[in-house]
Amino acid sequence: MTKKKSSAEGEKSFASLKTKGRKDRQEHIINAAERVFASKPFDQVSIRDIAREAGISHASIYRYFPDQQTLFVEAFIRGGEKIIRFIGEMIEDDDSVTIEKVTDKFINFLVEDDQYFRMMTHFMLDGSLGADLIERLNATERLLLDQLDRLFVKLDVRGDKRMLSHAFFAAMNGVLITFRNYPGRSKEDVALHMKKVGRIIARKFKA
Amino acid sequence: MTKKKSSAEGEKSFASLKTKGRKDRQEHIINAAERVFASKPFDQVSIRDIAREAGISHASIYRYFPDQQTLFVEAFIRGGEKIIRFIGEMIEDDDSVTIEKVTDKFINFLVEDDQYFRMMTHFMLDGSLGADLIERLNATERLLLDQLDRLFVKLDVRGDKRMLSHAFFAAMNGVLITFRNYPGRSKEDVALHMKKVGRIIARKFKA
DNA sequence: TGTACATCAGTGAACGCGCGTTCACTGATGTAC
DNA sequence: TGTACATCAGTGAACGCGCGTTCACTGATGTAC
Repeated sequence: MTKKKSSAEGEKSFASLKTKGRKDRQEHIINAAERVFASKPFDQVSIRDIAREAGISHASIYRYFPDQQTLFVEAFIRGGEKIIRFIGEMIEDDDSVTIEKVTDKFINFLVEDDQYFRMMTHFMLDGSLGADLIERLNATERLLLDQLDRLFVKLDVRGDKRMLSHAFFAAMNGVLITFRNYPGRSKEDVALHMKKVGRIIARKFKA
Repeated sequence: MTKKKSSAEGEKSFASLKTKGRKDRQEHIINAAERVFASKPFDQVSIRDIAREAGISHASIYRYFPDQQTLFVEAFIRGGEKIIRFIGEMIEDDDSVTIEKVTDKFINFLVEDDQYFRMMTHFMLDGSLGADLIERLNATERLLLDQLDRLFVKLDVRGDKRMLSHAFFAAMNGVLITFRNYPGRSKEDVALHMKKVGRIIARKFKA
């Protein structure tokens, strides 16, 4: 609990951005939001938290985002893009890539930066999103599925590639959510169990 | 929006239970809670809602449950027991049971009575539960896994049965959560897609 | 059978809290002449 | 270069709300003699 100022580390101060564009200041707020989401459960994050982290008044948030939901979705999409880039690079760069490797990395990523997974599941469960926000979220999901398609093509797995991607993505999400609160285990043990179960499923997706 | 009284349908009035045991009145409240959870998203359900549905003052709830969390967990466990009974009977009664059949029924059940799935994922994500409540939830989960173990034994699938159950259960949960908010689809279309993806995974779990 | 007392389910009102959002205002910056 | 004006980011205070929980009280029922 170090008396705010945490925004100073690695992030330019809000005031110094005044001369820069509106987009930059929006980005500054989204970055602050990402940090807050990393620090506490999704439904405990408030506009006031994010404003504090960004070093501005909570009223100012509304100069940049029409409402809370829009800001939250925007922050999540940043995370989604990270995952997509991450998976994409793995598929592209590693010529000996396997489904097991992707599974391991995918689980690792979402266990480490677990706020993205919490946000994702939140939005998947939330029925109150406006159609435009749902569409934004789904566009991101489709990009991820595209990457998985490429993996199945590269590995020459038999069957409808898009359906395989759906099935694989869903199964991985299931592993992540099902063993999250495995009682009495350390974070490391939980990750190990997830990877073990993930690998069992991954192997079934081979050729 | 039919001016409450919904508790009258099929449920004895709270007053008439006065002479019966404390357990019955507790059960009456849990039943009311289940009905409320069926009617709106998990995090919009309040103690006041449940009291209204049960036909009592919200203060009375606290004569039967120490706090909100305990009541919520108790209500969910009722649902979990239903699923377990349902799956268990299917495995026992149907001699030509297959993994695809179980998948279909499992998905059907949780799409129809979707409050149980919402509650389950809520608890899986919620990190603030007390150790005793987590243990209650996990005891229920283990009973479900036991049923799946029996399925894999009956079907003589190769491999560690418990791990197969873990993997299968996780994958099904993943299908349910991933396609929940499939945009622009009717509930029926969503269920169809879930079953299609579910079957793709199920087939991979054969022998 | 009648009376005094104890128990305890049930309750309306109130407490204290934190939230999302709005409002009226300040003051810095940019622009026109 | 100086002056008047327009724009707009930023803000503290306030609004209105619903929540979980507690409290002091009522009144019905059961028990002892």
